[in-house]
Amino acid sequence: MSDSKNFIYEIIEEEMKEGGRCYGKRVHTRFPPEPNGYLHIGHAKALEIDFGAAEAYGGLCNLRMDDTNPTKEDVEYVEAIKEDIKWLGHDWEDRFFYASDYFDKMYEYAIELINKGLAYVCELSPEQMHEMRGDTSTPARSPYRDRPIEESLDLFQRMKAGDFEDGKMTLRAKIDLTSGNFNMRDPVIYRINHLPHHRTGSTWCIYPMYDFAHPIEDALEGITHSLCSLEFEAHRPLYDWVIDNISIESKPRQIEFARLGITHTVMSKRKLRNLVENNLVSGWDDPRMPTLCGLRRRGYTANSIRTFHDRNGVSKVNAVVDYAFLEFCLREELNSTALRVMGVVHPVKLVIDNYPEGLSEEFTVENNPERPEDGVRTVTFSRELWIDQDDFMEIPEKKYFRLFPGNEVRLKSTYVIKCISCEKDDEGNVTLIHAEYDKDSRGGNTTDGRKIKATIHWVDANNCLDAEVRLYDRLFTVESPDLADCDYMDFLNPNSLTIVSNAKVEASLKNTKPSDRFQFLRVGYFCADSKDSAPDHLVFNRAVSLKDSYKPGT
RNA sequence: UGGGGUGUAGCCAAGGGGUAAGGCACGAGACUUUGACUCUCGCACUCGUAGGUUCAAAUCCUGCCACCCCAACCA
Repeated sequence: MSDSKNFIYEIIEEEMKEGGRCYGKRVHTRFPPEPNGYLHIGHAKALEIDFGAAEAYGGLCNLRMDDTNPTKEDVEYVEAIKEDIKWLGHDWEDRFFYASDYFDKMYEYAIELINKGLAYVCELSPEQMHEMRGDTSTPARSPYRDRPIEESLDLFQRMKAGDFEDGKMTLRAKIDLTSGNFNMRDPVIYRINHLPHHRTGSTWCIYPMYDFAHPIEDALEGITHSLCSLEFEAHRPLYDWVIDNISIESKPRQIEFARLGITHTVMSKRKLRNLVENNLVSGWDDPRMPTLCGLRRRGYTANSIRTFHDRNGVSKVNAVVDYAFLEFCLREELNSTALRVMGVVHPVKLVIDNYPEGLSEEFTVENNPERPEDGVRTVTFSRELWIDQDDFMEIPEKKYFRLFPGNEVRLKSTYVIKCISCEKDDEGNVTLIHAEYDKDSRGGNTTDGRKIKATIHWVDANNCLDAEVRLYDRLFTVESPDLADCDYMDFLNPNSLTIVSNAKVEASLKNTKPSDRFQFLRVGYFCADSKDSAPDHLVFNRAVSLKDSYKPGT
């Protein structure tokens, strides 16, 4: 990686210098999810930036649930969000907060604004307010704008007391009815909502709007840098207005960065929820989902997701990163950490005709050639084996150098075998492959020095385990299902999940525990499913396949 | 339309007056008891575009174009 800093870090460093806004202070950020859905890999970018900035400068990062709208939020998400963040390895220590912790203070600040003549109670209905918002050439209006302070004070207190129905009144900031930035045209800062709140119950029936609440939350917590995504850029003047007009000493600064997208998937909560509710996926944690729980179940490591974001960098360009890059980050980590095992996903029987019937030999195989300290294991070998259908071609294509009649290959760590013939069923499917082994090649090397180009994996048909293997592909067939004019659902990949129920894996996998990860030699990285895998029914999810430079027929 | 942003390779992304880093993807080759990994080489005569300033411009200036966000009593 280059040693250049992203633009946010540059700003932070500049402000920490002598004479800077934050000179002598400790960098303090926050991650403020709304508890209304599951975290996805896009959130992980914000997590990386928020917690990352704190870590990089010896600062702190708070976790804060932004629960200012009881209509949308629910406790069920709070624990899931915390779990995902912990899994990624971020630590908020004892600084876990809720926006609702500050409802009392926010109310007081609202009163302060009214008293200063900077806020007023407006009785316009949503429809009327919309009509009177004005357009680019005409200013907004409200007949209640100049109502006496005492009247607003009284009305606001009665709003809080529950005297009015939802939608009857709002508290508005008195800013600028002519601003080209409509966020400044007397924005609503409090609305009435009689729905019970997941934490404060029915204590409140008025709730602060994000634009009013967020700067206060930040200031109250002593946040120095409030990092958020690009769509809040136009809200920054309002953020600053709130900070400047209430009696609070802390002056956080909001800095915006671009969110992250990934090809072949969708990221909005609405679209993701749609997939779940229409049973197009098995749930929020379906291994095809870009949610953190989905990626985790798929077999992604926390580290690979972090690395992915670190290497993508931070900018203000709306980025859609190639899914292949995420896969690369996973492969890179698992290549050095995952134990190798042999698993045959699409089995076909191979018989070594000249191998003694009833004989069983043991061989040792390295667990990970990238990491010798992981040692070796023992596998058994006998006359009948399972090999992958892909490793045999009755009539080989050009440049195919695996098994075909007359050709020799090495069975990983054991013997060199030569294909003699094959048997087929009525439909032409290969049902059995006949081969002979070179008994002098024990371990895999020939005695006469002839080169064996291919090494294939196998499992002992007399000593192996059945397994279910779930092969995943991208959820959508196009790079940007989001951008298309058509319905993104039209691009759902009908083959995003292939279930193989008759896979064969080596006996050493007997004690596999849920979430264990392996490299199935020459095939890919697999993760025992955290929900469905059991000792008597192994289920492996393919997290990502191995790269394959073989191009059929070329 | 008004306001706010952004344009460097197929995708990310450095570089902010001195002659285009790096990664992914892709292609070629070496090595290989994983067609993996690793290694080598290749991959922008040019930075949205048109002008201008300068000995020198991706970098400074001006105009234009394209795309994204906002115009909720959502966050």
